[in-house]
Amino acid sequence: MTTWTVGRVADVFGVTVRTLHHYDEVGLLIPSERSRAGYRLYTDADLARLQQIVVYRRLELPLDEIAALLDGGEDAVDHLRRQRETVLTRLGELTELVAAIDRALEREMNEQPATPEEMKELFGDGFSDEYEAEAQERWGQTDAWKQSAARTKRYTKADWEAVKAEMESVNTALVMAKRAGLPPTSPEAMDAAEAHRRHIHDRFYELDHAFHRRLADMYVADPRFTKTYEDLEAGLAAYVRDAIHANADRHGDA
Amino acid sequence: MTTWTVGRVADVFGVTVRTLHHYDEVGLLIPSERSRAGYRLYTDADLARLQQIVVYRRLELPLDEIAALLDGGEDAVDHLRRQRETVLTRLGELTELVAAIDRALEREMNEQPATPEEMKELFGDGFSDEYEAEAQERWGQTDAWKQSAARTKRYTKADWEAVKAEMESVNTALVMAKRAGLPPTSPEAMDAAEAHRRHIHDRFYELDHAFHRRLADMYVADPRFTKTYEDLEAGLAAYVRDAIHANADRHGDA
DNA sequence: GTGTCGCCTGACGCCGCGTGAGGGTCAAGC
DNA sequence: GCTTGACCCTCACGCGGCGTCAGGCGACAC
Repeated sequence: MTTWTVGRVADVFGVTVRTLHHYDEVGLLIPSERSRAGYRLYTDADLARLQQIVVYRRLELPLDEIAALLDGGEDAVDHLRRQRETVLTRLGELTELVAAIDRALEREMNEQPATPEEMKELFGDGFSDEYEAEAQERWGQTDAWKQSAARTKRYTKADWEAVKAEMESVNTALVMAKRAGLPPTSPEAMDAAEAHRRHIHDRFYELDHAFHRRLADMYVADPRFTKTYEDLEAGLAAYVRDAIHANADRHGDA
Repeated sequence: MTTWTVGRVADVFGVTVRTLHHYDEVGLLIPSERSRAGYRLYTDADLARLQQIVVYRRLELPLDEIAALLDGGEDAVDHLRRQRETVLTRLGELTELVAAIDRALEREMNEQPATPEEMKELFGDGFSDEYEAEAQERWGQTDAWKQSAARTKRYTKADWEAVKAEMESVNTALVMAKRAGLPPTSPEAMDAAEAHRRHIHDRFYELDHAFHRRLADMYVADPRFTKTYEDLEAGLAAYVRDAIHANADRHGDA
């Protein structure tokens, strides 16, 4: 039977010597033998155990749980099932993470607002002169801003009142759906979300379902925006976001 | 202007008071004001910054890098791209791991109960004599998923044929729906999506609609998966994802 | 003999907080 | 005006999973 020293084991398994020392210290993997000089000597059985440890570590299981799994003498199927559960959970988290990164990337690349003021400026009640210069500076190059600016420039006071009334009726529909206890996936909530989209689409700039999703995420991500909805009704921001996503799903739009 | 105390901020943002103290200590988020009694007072601007921090933290960026991003105005896009790569790599690894576990599980279920040999095969006692040289050479310099590939090569193909046939019929249904110009929200597409789910559910592991959605997202996010579908038909990956979401919607599953 | 590895055992450091201890502050109710 | 209880403060230690020295011994080639 061959035995292996720390360095070789470390190389083969892609861990560091320190890690092996650590596993020895905490009793997770104690090499079966030692040379006369005190060198750790790993047998094949030790390596098989290490292999399992490495697999579990890749799932980011804490070391003591790994020890429990390996020493507990469990049924192999149970063992596998539990392992699979763990991996799937992690997989879900990572998928979420990718989505989050993508959203962040889109924001960055579109040079979308870093600050809440800008968001409020574009979509909110604002549109006051003092903000306009600054906002245009940062938003000037985006299509959405150009369209919005082009259209709203010609709005009369009456138009603005109509816009405001529309916005309020959309919001009311959302609040009512939520208060009625309807889920964001309900037709009522989705219809309200669709009305929300059409309102922006008609009044400000072209807005498809995909971009609507991004707005929805911002409603929750941006505190100022969140506040707007939360002031209307607690929990409304998240509700609106979910309803918008559900509505976009319904329209088969990525 | 309103200001907020630690506790309220913590509640709203879903972090702990200690975390805010920590961010203050390390200079990541120093509240703009203090009350006479020394209470931390967070302004709206502070909250906006915290919001960004929270987002970046979900991407598991270390605090100093977050600080650099927020303060330095460094290239956030590059940063995010790299982050995305990392996560995708890990996603691929875990996906491969799940596949390996599923294969092992299937063998366990369809054939005999667990024997030490089978465990050995899953986790790879790759250090048995005949295999040793080759394995060492490979394992020494390649990453974990190639290890896995090397080992799964030894799995019997007998079990796979039935599964493969099913899988093909599911895929065929999806391709046909798409070629027929039916939207992902059509009954045909959704039925095919449901068949897809049931196939995995019956053959591999329990799979509800919610998790099916996550798989669907992965089909688009993970290039290896995407390729599988794109090879069958251009645009199929996104189509499948949308069909799966539509199907999950139909089943009222969040 | 003498390099140059690789191995050993401490022991401290790092990150991102959790978790007290010990004590001040604030608003409400009596 | 005094108590109560929720909230806030500042230390300061702990943890997981190692990384990273430091100081010294063992193995092997020349």
